[in-house]
Amino acid sequence: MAESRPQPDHIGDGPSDASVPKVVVSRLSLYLRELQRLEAAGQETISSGQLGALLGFSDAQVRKDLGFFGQFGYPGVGYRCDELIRAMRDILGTNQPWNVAMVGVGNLGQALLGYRGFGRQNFTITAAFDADPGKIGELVQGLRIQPLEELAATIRARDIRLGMIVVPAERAQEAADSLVAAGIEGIVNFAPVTLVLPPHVQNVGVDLAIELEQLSFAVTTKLVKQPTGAAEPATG
Amino acid sequence: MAESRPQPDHIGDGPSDASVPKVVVSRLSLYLRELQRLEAAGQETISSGQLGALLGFSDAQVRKDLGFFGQFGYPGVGYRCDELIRAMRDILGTNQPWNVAMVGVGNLGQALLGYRGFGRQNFTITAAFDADPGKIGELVQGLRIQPLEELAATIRARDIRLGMIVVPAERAQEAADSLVAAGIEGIVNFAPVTLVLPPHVQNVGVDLAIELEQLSFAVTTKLVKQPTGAAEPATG
DNA sequence: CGGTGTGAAAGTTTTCACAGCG
DNA sequence: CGCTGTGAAAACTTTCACACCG
Repeated sequence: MAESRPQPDHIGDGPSDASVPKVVVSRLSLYLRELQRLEAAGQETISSGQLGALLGFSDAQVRKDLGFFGQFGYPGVGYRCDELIRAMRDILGTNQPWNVAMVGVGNLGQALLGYRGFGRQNFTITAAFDADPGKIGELVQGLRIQPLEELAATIRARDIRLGMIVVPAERAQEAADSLVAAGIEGIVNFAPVTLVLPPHVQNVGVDLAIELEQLSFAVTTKLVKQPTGAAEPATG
Repeated sequence: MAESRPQPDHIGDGPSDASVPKVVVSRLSLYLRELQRLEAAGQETISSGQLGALLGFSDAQVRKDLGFFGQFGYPGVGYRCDELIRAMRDILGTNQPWNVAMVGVGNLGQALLGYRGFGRQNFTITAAFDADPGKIGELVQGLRIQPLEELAATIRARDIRLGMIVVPAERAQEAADSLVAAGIEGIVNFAPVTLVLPPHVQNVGVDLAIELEQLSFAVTTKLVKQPTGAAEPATG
């Protein structure tokens, strides 16, 4: 649901309609990333064809994707970068700040705590938990590592709705269970296991070895075949 | 300097023939992960229905996916875990060892160097490069950090075919260009930018902020159209 | 029986192509 | 003009349903 700007009803509210294919939403994130780069570079407008070409999509695909959420363009001109960025962030929900809890503060967890990219999209890791008593109280990136016993109370107190699981595979399900019990609404899971979650909890998995596996397949199996026109994005 | 747009959607061919949809290959990795867990737990056989249920897919989907690559099952019995694991690894290419080069050894790079999950799937990070002169020669996880000047020679000398880009966004394209010039065949890119690569170089992007963005959308909009209907998949 | 493998049907996503607008 | 927005067609993916097998 895009937000209407001032203006004549040009931008904004569209078919706040039925369900949107997941793949469309993933492309939205890519459009947004590209738009932010373009705007930082001083570009004011962009056409669907130009935006698509940057990512390997067709112009029609870009327009159709945006069409799920409303009308954002100006015929003969294209889209205004600033307006489209704002609309995309409204749709994706990142015009609002999000607090995130991290469970597991090992090497990877610590690296993620220091990752600047989250903040730029309005995500802040506001709490970090670990089972290792030796780590409790330690400061990482200015954040105090808390014991798991404090997880539920902290998540509720700090209005945390999203969680990241960065524990070893064997402990991922119990970490997920704790987060769910604390009322979390979505989880990014870096452990290489499939979590069992209630249907109201959203979940995105990131398996680092699987990313390499997919490459291994693609490299071994010379990929060919292609209908017409453009191609595919860079983000898997 | 690389040229060319991003890439197509279909991937090469299987043992039989015909091009395989990318989404099928990504499910293959999930099947393999599940099978390895089951085998470690002592399970000898599994049916398509059981395997699918563990991942939130239908039995038919599992059978169709496997059907792209051959016949692996026994009517009335299911699949033998050990045989199917071996077949999946043959298909994905992970029965062979892969050497991987890492470019950028910051916080995230160091964490990835220590990640045990790669080795289990036969990937070894055999070289690590960084632009920071202060880091050169430093040992991380037993690996000596090398200057970028040594990248091409090292990649050729050590039979490295895959690369991981873990540098800041501004330097990702030049890192990619160096890897391409050195003859790399595939890249996993952790920088939040779209790389421009020649079409013969495979590419998988992992944008950590985008994973959270996708969750943010899913949490605020409960209206995402899911391909398969059952439990809960995992990998995003 | 329980379960695979597979055409054919159903459903979904992408591409095409063109009216309409500034 | 150049470009959007959008039905309609094409292409692709998933589900169904059933022959067949041990």
